[in-house]
Amino acid sequence: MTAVTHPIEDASVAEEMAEEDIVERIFDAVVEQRLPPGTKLSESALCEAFGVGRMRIRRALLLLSSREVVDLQANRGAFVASPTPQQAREVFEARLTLEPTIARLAVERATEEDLKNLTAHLVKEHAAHHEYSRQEAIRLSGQFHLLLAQIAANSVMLRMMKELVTRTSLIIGIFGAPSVANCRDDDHERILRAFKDRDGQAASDLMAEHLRVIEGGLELGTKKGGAVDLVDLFARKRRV
Amino acid sequence: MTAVTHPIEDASVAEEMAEEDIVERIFDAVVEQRLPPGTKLSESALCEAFGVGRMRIRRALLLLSSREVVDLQANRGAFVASPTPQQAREVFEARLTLEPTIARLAVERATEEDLKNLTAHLVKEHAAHHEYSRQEAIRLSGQFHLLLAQIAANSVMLRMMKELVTRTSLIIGIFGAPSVANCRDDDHERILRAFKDRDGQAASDLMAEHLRVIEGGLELGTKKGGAVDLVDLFARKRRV
DNA sequence: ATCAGATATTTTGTTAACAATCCTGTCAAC
DNA sequence: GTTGACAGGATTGTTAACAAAATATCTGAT
Repeated sequence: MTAVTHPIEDASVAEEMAEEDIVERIFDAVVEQRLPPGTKLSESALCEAFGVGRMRIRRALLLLSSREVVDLQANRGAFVASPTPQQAREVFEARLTLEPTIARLAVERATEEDLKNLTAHLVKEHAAHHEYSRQEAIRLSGQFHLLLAQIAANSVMLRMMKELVTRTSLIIGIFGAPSVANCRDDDHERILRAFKDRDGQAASDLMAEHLRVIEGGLELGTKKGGAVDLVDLFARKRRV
Repeated sequence: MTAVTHPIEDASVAEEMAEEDIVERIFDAVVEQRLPPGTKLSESALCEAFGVGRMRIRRALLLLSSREVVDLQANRGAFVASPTPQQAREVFEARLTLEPTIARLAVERATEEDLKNLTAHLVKEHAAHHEYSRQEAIRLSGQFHLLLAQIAANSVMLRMMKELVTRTSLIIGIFGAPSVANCRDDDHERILRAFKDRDGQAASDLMAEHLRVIEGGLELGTKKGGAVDLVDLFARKRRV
């Protein structure tokens, strides 16, 4: 079907997506691990996917690369980033610096409605886990952390967190042990408990512990995704 | 005069500046307060200034706007950002979240050479203050904080700090009491003392205190720069 | 059959022309 | 004299053609 049949119907197609929305959509796809590290993001494919001109796509890719979610290689194109172990450590160090404070601020500033939203969110998270809908579970896990940043009401740190949560999804995709999920929602529930108790210090401590657990579940010695190290792969026998 | 006289001379002009460099240059100009808030950044002027095509400039402006250093208004152009009091508070809250930890990490990771560089830096800062070379003093003040982030060796947080330091310069330009400088270098020297003592906790505490002093010196009730509120300006008599 | 080199195709990067919007200065009407 | 509309100019936004680079394909020789 053609996109433009009747002018009125254009409203449903949202009259052309802004690059901001495109960035958001790609962020989401990366968070949900539907775009694994190293995936080629060709301009033409994205143009078709989003139904916009090349300029919009190029601007979106530039923004994504400035957030280090996309690797922009000259004359070669754009690829979903493949964080190195070093970058992974840096991302977690940044999160451990930001998020405990964010959690504390969020507790201090949360309204009754915020608490309701958090509770409702955890119900959804729980459901997704039990239904084994992996993508939805992953998405909601990340969303929980963003929800806290939103409640903390600091747009600067919220923006930082969007980048860090997205990159964390890539990191877990590469270095996460297969069995390990993104976040155990038990931890999230404990944090919610701290919110209901209005205990900022507890929220801060729980968040720090939560992040350490996640980082501890990574295997930062081995690299799985991205460019496979063929030397390492064929040097020794398979060990499984 | 024309830019291209002899091909050989092009080498001195650095064979076209990358947008990354342009962003850096504009960042610097904003930090040094040579580009006050609200300044129009017209594409043609920037093309001439940097000797590059319009595309490079537009990409640079997009990156700058994604860091909230430039305000990109549709069909109107790019302007140096004019942070609101709310944004100012958010920037300082983010810095108070990041920088004490950065200071602590920097102390833990500083090599002997880092200590030398820091010492040399403070000498330069001191000199600039005494010579009343305001721009240089401001630039070095900001640079000190970036130096710490560099020593902390976390590229994620370093990038965040570049944005925050730059925006802080805008904030001080708008809300800073005229007499107040960006940073009193006494504070910086105390922090260096903590480095030499290898006292991470002290560095962290001093940094937090330092930032609080700076924020305390702002007048977040009054707006000076950017778009002057004419209604507010002419509604009452001048009160000076 | 495999590999090297050359050609063709695809994809990205750049430039330039075109379209649309906004700002400014002028002129007419009230 | 002030207000409003209008036109000219300037600036930004978009599109499309073009150039350059990289990848893929094909041929031919060992």
